[in-house]
Amino acid sequence: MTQRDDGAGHLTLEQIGMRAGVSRSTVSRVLNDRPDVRPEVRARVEAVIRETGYEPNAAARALVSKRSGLIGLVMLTEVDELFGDPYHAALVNGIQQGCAEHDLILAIFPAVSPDGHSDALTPQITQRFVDGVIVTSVPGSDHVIDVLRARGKRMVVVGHPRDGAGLQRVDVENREGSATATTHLIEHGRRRIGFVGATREYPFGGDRLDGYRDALAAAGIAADDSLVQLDQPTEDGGHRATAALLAARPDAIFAATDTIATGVYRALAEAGKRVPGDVAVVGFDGLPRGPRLEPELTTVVQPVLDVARTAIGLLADDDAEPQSIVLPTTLRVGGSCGCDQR
Amino acid sequence: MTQRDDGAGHLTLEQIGMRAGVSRSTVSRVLNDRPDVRPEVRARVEAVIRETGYEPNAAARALVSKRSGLIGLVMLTEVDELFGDPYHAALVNGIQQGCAEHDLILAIFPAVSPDGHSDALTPQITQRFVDGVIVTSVPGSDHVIDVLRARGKRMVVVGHPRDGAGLQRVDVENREGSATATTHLIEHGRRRIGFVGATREYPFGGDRLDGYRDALAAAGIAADDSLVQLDQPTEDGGHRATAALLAARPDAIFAATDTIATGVYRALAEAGKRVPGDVAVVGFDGLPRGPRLEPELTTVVQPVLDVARTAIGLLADDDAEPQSIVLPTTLRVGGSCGCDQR
DNA sequence: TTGAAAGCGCTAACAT
DNA sequence: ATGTTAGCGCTTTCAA
Repeated sequence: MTQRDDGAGHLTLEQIGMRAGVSRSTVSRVLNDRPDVRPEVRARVEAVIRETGYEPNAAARALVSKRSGLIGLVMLTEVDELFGDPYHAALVNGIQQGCAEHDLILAIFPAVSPDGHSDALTPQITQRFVDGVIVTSVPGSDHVIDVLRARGKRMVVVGHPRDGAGLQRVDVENREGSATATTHLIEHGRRRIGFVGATREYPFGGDRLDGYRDALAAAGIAADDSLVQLDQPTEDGGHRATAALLAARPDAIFAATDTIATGVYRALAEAGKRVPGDVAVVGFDGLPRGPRLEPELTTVVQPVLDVARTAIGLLADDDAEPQSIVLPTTLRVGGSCGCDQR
Repeated sequence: MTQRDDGAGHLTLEQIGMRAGVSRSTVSRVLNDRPDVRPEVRARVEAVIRETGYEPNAAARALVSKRSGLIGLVMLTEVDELFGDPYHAALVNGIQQGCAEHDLILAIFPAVSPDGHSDALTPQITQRFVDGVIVTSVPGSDHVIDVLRARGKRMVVVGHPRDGAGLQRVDVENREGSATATTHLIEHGRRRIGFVGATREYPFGGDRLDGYRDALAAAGIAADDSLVQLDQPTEDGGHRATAALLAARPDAIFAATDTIATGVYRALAEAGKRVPGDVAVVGFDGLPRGPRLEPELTTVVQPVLDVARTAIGLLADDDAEPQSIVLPTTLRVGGSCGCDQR
């Protein structure tokens, strides 16, 4: 009723100024919450703005101020995979929180087209409009990261890219967390500890395997390659890998992700092995929407929300130096590691 | 190696022009594929662009041309729900295809903040930068749609908003499809056909219930309210609703979504009912990443990809009139309706 | 075919 | 405290 659509041609600062009997600059000051405006004038201008439903032209604003207030999340995952992945769900949640804290707006750019064709457009996408981008380190992301870095794009990488030189980077203690998990199993008296992990193209894969090996070495347990199985970090991958692993007669398994652990559970059940009686299991991730297993999975919890918010903080900080911020993980004990039955 | 990062201060058209020995206008023409540039000059300019890695300033471009090439998808769903929902996964896929066809870029705006606080920011988000937005009609979207409509924002609504006046809208034949599904059950000789649907706040809920009733009426079967159960459109919702429905002794169930059907299956199994022997089941959606059931679910397939691409087409067409485009559904026969055993 | 010039709507000195 | 002015980097007439 009040909301008169003023037809074509959006309003400009100048016109708002006219109606309020002030200059364009004053309106701009009001708009940007500058202190140097008489309260009375401010009120008058605000009234006009409200009545007219005026909204500033973002392009003009961005042109002169060199900031758009938009943060881009470049999603280098097939949309189909992306949806349903609890890691990205949590990450997006955290990024949104961070954006809210810094008065930024999040735009997610699906950068892999449905026909699987890759990132050719990505630079175009991200070069435009957004003040900065967050890129998650996933298989195939290295090239995109290189391109964006070469172009000097403001960027924070989440995870562990191949080449982190000169990059703002946020990650979690994958290696340390994995060592903790493995050590935990060792402390329960397990000696034949299997590792079910992701193949090499997954950036976290190597780190988590390294942590596992660190722990074995620290305990003086000889590494046994037949106890290490790599596959896709999916339930099916975990299932396959575990099936292959069983020949090596593990008395415990460290699964590199909780999703993998789901497959581990299934394979163990099929083999008639009980958790944790026959085989203790520890996972990694501890995500809010992650799988719920029975017995409850003991897992290394990574602070995804903090990762996301830290990343936004870095992006929002104009003079943040290139740096790697690595956040600690914590072990969450469930029933799968054998703690319950000491 | 070649990619010299020219340090601070991005290049401008003017500077490219200097280096190529032409004016800014000519560079602009090259950039925009105007025909009136001598091939030789064009080549020279393109070379400079390539060498320098120049990319035009999108804000400046948008300011003068009044188009950004960005399409916004306003996601009024909690991020956590969004991820994992096969409907939105398919929709985003289709939208991306459509964007690619029209040389547009998709940006997804999660408009519900993690703390559940609603859409206050949405107008701000969508008013800025994007040439147009797609809004899916979900619980709570009506207000956002109203606001955007009042502001004259270019928008296409997917689904069935409360008030579609003056809107570009794309939907599927929910009512007709539901009638088809129900009729199919009737043709199999079923008479006590239950409806397990979504509560009223879900825009498709009413339509699918109406279709179910249409079919019963057309067959001269009296409506029986004890055969209608509404709940959340989730597996658990379907499970609850079916449990409640069983007292009415249905010999068939039309589930308003495939996800609901998953819960229907579970409840039937728990009650010792066999599908389709004791109770035939038909679902609705037929999404690529939808649930896989055993026996395979007979379901009404909605063409989500076409919906999405149609929506983008509408958005890209500058002089499209307000209209509702309603796409047909098709029945995909599986083993759950009883066709197999004639 | 090309260049010069105007101007998109805004912010930010600089005056007043 | 407010107005005037000069651009931001681009597209687009309009001349040449």
